[in-house]
Amino acid sequence: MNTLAEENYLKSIYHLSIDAENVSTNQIAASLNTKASSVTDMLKKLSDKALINYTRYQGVSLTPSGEKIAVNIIRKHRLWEYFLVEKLKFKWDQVHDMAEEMEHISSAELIDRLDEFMDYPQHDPHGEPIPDCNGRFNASELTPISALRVNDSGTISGVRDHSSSFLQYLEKQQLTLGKKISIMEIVEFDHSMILQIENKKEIHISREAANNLLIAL
Amino acid sequence: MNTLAEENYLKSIYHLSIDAENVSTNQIAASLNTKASSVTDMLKKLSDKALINYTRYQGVSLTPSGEKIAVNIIRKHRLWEYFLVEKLKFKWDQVHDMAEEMEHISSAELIDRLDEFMDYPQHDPHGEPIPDCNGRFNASELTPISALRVNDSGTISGVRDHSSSFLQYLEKQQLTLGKKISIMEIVEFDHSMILQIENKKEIHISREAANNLLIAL
DNA sequence: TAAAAAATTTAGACTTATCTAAATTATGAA
DNA sequence: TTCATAATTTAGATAAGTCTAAATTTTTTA
Ligand SMILES: [Mn+2]
Ligand SMILES: [Mn+2]
Ligand SMILES: [Mn+2]
Ligand SMILES: [Mn+2]
Repeated sequence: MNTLAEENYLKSIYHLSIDAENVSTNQIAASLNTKASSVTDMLKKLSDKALINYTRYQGVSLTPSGEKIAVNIIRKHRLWEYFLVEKLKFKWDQVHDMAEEMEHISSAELIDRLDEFMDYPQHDPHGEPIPDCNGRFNASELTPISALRVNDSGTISGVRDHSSSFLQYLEKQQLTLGKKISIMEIVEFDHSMILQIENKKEIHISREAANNLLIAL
Repeated sequence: MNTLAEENYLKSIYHLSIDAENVSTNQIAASLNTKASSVTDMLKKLSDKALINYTRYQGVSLTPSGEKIAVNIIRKHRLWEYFLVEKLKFKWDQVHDMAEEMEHISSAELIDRLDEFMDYPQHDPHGEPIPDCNGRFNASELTPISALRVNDSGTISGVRDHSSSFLQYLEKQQLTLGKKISIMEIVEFDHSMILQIENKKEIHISREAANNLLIAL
């Protein structure tokens, strides 16, 4: 149906669309580690296929059919990540790159049966919601820790950065999904934060880390 | 490491090598549904990479490193087929095309954990042996039914043709793996055969079908 | 509001994998 | 052993996806 490159562009545009109405050529180029001129070429092709709305110099958005394809790829990505962690016992920091390959396996029946086999999980190992076979999912209402105030508390429920360096760091600090934390102190100088985990250990995390740790209040 | 096209050529050469020492350009072209000229181009590339032994007009064979890659792809193909049948409850005639895609997922650790998850199966849903993580497997000593004589008997243990039309036909006739059959009669005119399944039902199969049904004596 | 700077697109080239048509080499039947 | 045929390779094109460098458009800044 669509090539691997086309699928990756659609997925990238989808993710970038969360922050902004229209996505720019340079944003896509950065997210796919490619050059702006390559992006322009692909945008023309996707536009011809009616998968994106594109006018020169104005950035792009997904059409309904483009969005449908993107959500389906994300469904596959997250279900395979769940499979790798829950069934094959990989750590949450090991699965993203494998899922980047597996999300392109085309069979819809395969992914629906995988979903059933795992009993319809709602969230992937990084706390992201898994779309159902109709592409529906609850947009998670999570807040970055950096938005909290002293004495606020909540449960760690997601991460924004999926890099294995960040996830391994969280693992080592015991900042894993499901842990309850509260804010003890916010350092004014650099906006770093001191948290208490499950009413026990206190740890100190950078503003950068706090921006990428998501919490349900 | 190697492209998808390269992997498919290596796998094809491996399978064709079972019948003959050297594999011809036309054989490869037929098995991959491509043209002889395309094959020649690829043979040069694989030869440059030292994955095949190739001299113009003389056909090819795999080098040890080419064979290692081919066996690994076959390992992945058969393990994924087993997964699809045993875990996701697909029928044996539905899984081959999906496995053609999945066999190219690159992670070695993924496939080793999948192997462990399924408790190291020895045979795929079509009776083919599954290579272990070192590429070792028992070359199955199966005989096509067409080589049997009247009153011979054995257990159905494999198929040569993996097309879904053949497998669905077998399913309908209850000629599935593990069934015990004996030869009642061989029709001299067209070499078709009358079999008895599990000492009960008698059925009549063509020479063509008999050639593609394998048995352990 | 006119440069300057940044973003984007176009032009032209390259790689991989494929094709058709033509040329070359091998094979086997007379 | 020769020549017709079959098999294989080469030559030249094409499509997808990418790149660099140059041109164009938009945005920002002064
Ligand atoms: Mn991921
Ligand atoms: Mn994830
Ligand atoms: Mn198969
Ligand atoms: Mn098989």
